[in-house]
Parts: sequence; structure tokens; C-alpha cells
Amino acid sequence: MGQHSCCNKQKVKRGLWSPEEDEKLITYISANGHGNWSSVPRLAGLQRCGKSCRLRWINYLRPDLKRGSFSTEEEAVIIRLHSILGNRWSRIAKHLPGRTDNEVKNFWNTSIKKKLLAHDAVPSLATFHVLDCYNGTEDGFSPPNTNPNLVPNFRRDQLHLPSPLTMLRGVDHGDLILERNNFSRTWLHFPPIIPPLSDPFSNNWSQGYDQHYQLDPNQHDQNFIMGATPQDSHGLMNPSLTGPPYDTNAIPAPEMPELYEIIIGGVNLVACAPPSPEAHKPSN
DNA sequence: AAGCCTACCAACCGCAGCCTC
DNA sequence: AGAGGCTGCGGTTGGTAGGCT
Repeated sequence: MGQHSCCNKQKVKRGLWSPEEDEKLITYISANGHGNWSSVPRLAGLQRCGKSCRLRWINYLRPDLKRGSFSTEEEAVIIRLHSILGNRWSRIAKHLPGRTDNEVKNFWNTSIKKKLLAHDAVPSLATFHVLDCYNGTEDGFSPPNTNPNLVPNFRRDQLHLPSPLTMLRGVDHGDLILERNNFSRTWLHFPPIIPPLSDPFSNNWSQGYDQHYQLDPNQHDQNFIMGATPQDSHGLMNPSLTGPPYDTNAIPAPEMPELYEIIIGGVNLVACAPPSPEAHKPSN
């Protein structure tokens, strides 16, 4: 709990900014640019620390900021990107012109998170694991298994956010599709069905499999072509595992609502009919 | 009407990475 | 090489407004 290095030498004001302070900062930066933030308050005639000036400018005064509530499209983008990037708010915000990381973070914490928790009844598919849907890019998208939210867990008292199924569909969209390896088909591998520890007899939990896809709970290794590399079903926690050759018995992934459709679109997951496997055969 | 509760969001804090010397 | 400063990031806090009892 100390002062910022840029604030050591001067007494600085804290708390909410007054309109006069805003005006001074806007005037100064408009005329000179921010340059070195630590010198901005002195040059702009403000009793603030540089860090505070920077934050105020970035989060509130910048002319290119889009104010107002988030649109449904923006919400969808946030949910999708969060499923891949985790709490990397600045990265997520870069995909939302006019929005700041702080804004995205606040929106997530106050709105989306609650909706996700409210949809906790959505079957947890967090026991799935995906490899090789990411190959490393300069934009720095992390492999899904680096997102703490994606770490497989079997406890329902933890927040399990987007299911990997919806995440996989996520990487098939928009800018993320560019991250895919051209010659590495991604596969989704269904591990043995294991009910959550705290609710081992829950019928709801298994609806995602049983009612939609009529999968046999006793049958392991039920694969869906989706874009992920196949993987040993016992290797859930081991990201270093390499998968066996492609499963020739794999069946196509059924159309599932994306997470954001479930959360913000009121899509009823249970109402999704299982598609015909014929309709999803790979085209090539 | 008053007090309490909750949601929202601006701002702060500490840390880590980068850059410069 | 490493020390110090700057910047950016993510987590957290605190003030305020609006709703509820």
C-alpha cells in the first residue's frame, strides 16, 4: 500500500474527477499528446498522479470512446472471447471498438457473470478437453486449457463457464478462425460421462448428452468432428498428451446453440433436437 | 418517508513486463 | 547484467443511484 512512483514527490488528489480537471486533461492531451504520463499532471496543472491521469483518459475522456450500454452483439463477442481468452480484458476490449478493458470487465462482473451463473443448469461440459485448436499466434491467443475457466473440474460449486463445445464453435467464427491450423483438423472428444461430485444423481446434468444425442453413458470415446485433436479420455488434465490417430468412427458435431445464444438469446438448450449425422458429414 | 439492499461503475492498488541507462 | 522508472493489466474497493420493504 504505497504511493505510485510518479506520485512520490507531490501531494496528489484522489477520488472522482471534477469537470475542471477533466477539461485540463483534455486540453493538455489534445494539444500535446500524453507523452510521459508521469509528467502529464505537472504539465497539465493537475494535482493528480500520472497513473490516475492515464486511467481517466483511457477509460473516460478519450474521444473515440463509445458510451452507453453494451449491445447484444458486443455481449456475444465478450462471451465468446472470454471463453477463449479468460479474464484478459484488454485483449477482449481490443475487439470492441470504443470500449475499454475496464468497461468490459465491469460489464462482465455485473451482468454476464450473473447470467452465466443463472444458467448453471446448463449441463457442464467442462469435463471435455480440447487440444490443438490453437497453434500460437502473434496475437497471443492462449490455448483453451490455459484459461482457468476451462480447467476441467467436477465440482458444481465452482463457476464453470462456457462449455468447450460452445468454445469450439467459438473458434470457428470471426477472427478466431484465422488461428486455426490448416492441416490440423480439430476434434472434440467426449470423455466418459462422470456426474459432478456434489450432485452425482442429477438428471439435469446428463441431459446434454442423453436427451440430445442419445449417447450411451457407458460408451466411452464418443467423438464428434468439431475441430479438436482427438485425445485420450484419461488425459483430461494432461495438456502434454498427444492424441491417437483420428477416430474414423467419429460422428459430426450436432448443431448446438452457442453460449452467448443460451445466455443472451434465451435459447432453450433442451429444445435443441439432435441433428441427423448425415447432415453433418465432412464435406471433404 | 426512511432505512436497507443491491447493482453499477469509476477509480485505486499492486504487480509484472518492458525499456533505458 | 541489473537497477530503476514507466506503462499496462487485472483484481478490488468504495461511492452513488435506484429499488425494495
